[in-house]
Amino acid sequence: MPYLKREAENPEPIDCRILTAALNLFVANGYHNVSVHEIQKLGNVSIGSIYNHFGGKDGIAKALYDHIINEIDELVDDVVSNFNSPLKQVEEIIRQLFEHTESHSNIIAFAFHAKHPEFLHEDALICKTAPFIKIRDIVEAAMEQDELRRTNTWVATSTIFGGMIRMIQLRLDGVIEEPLPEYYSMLIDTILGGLKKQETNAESLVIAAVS
Amino acid sequence: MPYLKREAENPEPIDCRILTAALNLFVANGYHNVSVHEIQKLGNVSIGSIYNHFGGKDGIAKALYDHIINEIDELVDDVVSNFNSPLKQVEEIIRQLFEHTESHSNIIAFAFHAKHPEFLHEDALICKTAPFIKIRDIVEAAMEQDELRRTNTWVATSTIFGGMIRMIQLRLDGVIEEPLPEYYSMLIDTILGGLKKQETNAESLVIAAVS
DNA sequence: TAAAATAGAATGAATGTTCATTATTGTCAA
DNA sequence: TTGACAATAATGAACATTCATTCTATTTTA
Repeated sequence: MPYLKREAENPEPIDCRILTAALNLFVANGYHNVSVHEIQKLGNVSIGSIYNHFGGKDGIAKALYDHIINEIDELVDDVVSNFNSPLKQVEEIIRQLFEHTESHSNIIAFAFHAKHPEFLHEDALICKTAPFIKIRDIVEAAMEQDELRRTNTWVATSTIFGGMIRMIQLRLDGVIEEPLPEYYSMLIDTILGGLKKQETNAESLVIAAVS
Repeated sequence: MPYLKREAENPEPIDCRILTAALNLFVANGYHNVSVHEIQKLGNVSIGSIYNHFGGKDGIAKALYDHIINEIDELVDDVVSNFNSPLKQVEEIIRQLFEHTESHSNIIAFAFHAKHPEFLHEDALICKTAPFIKIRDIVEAAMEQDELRRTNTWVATSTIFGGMIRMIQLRLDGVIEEPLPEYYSMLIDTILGGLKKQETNAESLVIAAVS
């Protein structure tokens, strides 16, 4: 029955089917444990199409990487244009990434895969990509505008985003069982506590003591 | 000349040669980009020896993993038996891991490889290993003894050790160019600042203000 | 001299890639 | 609207290579 067959056809374009299948398999099993034939089967496409569209297995990975980094870049840009204070920008980026971890876990899992150089080009380090350079700039701006105590940039960004990344990974690994947004404000207090100026708290105490 | 040949022989036992060669190659290129033949060449051993000692490529990885996790476990035990205060224990563990990152970078790189499940068994998550369970226990003890503000255990450990791990990874990736011990006290202040009780600082300010 | 360890050539299964063939889509003259 | 034709895309069987592993012969050790 050609009619039924036609109706049952997947309307999604081929390249999307390939990327989606590859993303799911890569995240589930790891790049090197996934064969092109598996992607072909899951995506309901032919081997040839994969080579027409992406030139090979590494081409798929490269396209996925670019796509996903771009998505995070847009997220950062969006936050920057909607919040003036660098500190608020940091908080909002973390909030949105926590939400993404729940709603688009595979994208986040692929983005925060720590070992991109093992299957992409040698220095495919996420910290060298546009969005993560922007994030460092935001942290530096926060220090310059005295929203955060001044300290070394690596120390500040590692504390803030290292803590965040760790929680994301624990959540993706199923070690943390509750959705991340539940932990959001707790984490913000903890990672920023050592970076915020103490004056605010201390001053109010001083005022209380003096009066 | 058999004499010269004999003298030139590597005196290190075969299994050590295999593990050392494998560790260096795995860290440099990633498990899946290393062939048994490369390990065999670099270690100056035969294929047969590798299979006699470790049963295969995965056996090497498993042995390495066990060995290295055990080494970190001993480091933690050592710190615990030499320091009474949980807070001091946390600080000392970070200090020693920072030093190890400089002196035994490959061991640290293999240990903190985020994707062990991709080449070991399915739940080879480092956070489920003995030393990292002990580390969580130390953090919880610090909170119970009021050395740290009480908060969720995952939030606390992620902040403390997420920040540390991030710096170690940036250092191993060559992004941070100075030896990590230079950053030690800065990082401690920052990651613990939001977890330490504020009383100490605030109280001294109050005293200063009142007097 | 028996047992254990080492050696490395040979094997075969897995898998990334090619390419000749088929199908689809778009274009334009009749 | 139709039909012819060209260009583009899709297909999948066949290929070539890599690589973990096996196995028998040899050497070393006890």
